[in-house]
Amino acid sequence: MKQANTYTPPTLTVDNVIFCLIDNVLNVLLIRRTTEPFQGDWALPGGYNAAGETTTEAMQRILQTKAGVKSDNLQLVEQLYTFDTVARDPRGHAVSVTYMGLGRSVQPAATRSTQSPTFFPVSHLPSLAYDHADIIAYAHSRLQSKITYTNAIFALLPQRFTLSQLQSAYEAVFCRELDKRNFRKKFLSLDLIQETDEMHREGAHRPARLYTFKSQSLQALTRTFD
Amino acid sequence: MKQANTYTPPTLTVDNVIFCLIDNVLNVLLIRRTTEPFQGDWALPGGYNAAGETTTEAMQRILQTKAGVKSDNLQLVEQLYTFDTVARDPRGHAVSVTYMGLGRSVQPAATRSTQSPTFFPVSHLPSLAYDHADIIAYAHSRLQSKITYTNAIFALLPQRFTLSQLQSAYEAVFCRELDKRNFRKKFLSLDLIQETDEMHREGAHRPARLYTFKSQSLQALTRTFD
DNA sequence: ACAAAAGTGTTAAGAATACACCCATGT
DNA sequence: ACATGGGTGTATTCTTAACACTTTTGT
Repeated sequence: MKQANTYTPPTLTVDNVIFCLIDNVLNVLLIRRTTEPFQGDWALPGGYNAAGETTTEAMQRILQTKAGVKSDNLQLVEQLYTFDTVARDPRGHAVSVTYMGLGRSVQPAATRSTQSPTFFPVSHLPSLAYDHADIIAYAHSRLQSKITYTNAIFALLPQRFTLSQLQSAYEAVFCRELDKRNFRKKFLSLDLIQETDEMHREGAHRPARLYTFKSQSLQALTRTFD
Repeated sequence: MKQANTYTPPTLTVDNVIFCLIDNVLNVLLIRRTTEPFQGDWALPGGYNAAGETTTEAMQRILQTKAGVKSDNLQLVEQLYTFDTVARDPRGHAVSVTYMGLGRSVQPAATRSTQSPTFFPVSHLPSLAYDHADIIAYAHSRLQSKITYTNAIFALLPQRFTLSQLQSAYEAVFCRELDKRNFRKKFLSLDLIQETDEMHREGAHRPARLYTFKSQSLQALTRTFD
């Protein structure tokens, strides 16, 4: 553990993948880079992590500053992976700790420091700076696993939601369709949600029962979903 | 992304959790610290990661230097998690990227630089430096998941093994017993292993058929195990 | 002959899949 | 009355779980 006095650590950065459902489509938050490298390209909201600041603190600060997103708008945050190939930043070796954040209706607020924060459907991303396309792919795949063995989907849904919304959230993340009757039977049997006595009325059709999650904290499922 | 010229990154370290089965017991590799802090305590083999070196390279260098373990003795290596609480190192903020390595029969070779590399049963660990007990607990839990949805167990077993050895490897990682007939039926149905025409003879009892894994690379299972 | 681990099958309960029609509402 | 999404059940197949005895070997 002796540290030569020549020791120089790499730059440490934090990059954030913020997911959110918009019109039943899975979206990810991007900003437009205002400086080189990759000036003008879209990128994940990320930034430097200085000594004395935890990566979680850096994540919150960066989201607020660059995207105008408050971290209490994220229902679930999870560290993903640390990307560290030497060539990923043309300016020099930068190690990036990545986080995934899930929100219901994240409203990026434009401020003086924000950089055009915009949600893009995961299936139609623009070309991205650095290795951010890889990071998003990794996050998406982690999210798919996460909703199969935990109740993580709660973080993408409003407090009260219909079974159709729930199914459609699963379909948006999985990128495939599910059978309505089997979905309902299985999900109800997992004992994660409760009926409310409210109904959702919208459009010229039968109103839908609203449900809530019994717990808004991450819990493992007794059986894996899907 | 403007970087104030006052930017100082935290120290970056890599810590490694090396698992190995010894007499059907899950063991983890520790070294004895020779310097402060935590001098004399047991710790994971870890060390500094300088700019220009990937964390994987740092892992290999550190394992070789501090524990005399060559990385080709590890059948599977996976990044785990990045631990970054400011207080985890009393000398100052150090962010640690952690790796899990699985080996068959890792023989730590003592060299001038090694620090008493020793395997300890996961269920009987000595008191540990830093937050290394947390890191091992995290790694163990990840390993348990990993063997339920992938063929990762291959990395802990010799090339040829008996079904009893295989079952006992699962039991060692899960810390619980499995039913012999159900285990064999299920595992054989996963189509991961092949009979060889060799038998393992040992002791005063019926010889056991030896099997091999069809693939020595990580693969997802069609159904989750257990 | 005995001790020790290897090997083997059946039954019952639970879970997954496939699949089509009626219901309640707004216009 | 019609268009729209909400809501519901059954039969079949597959998977899991519980459970005990015979086989082959070395001493």
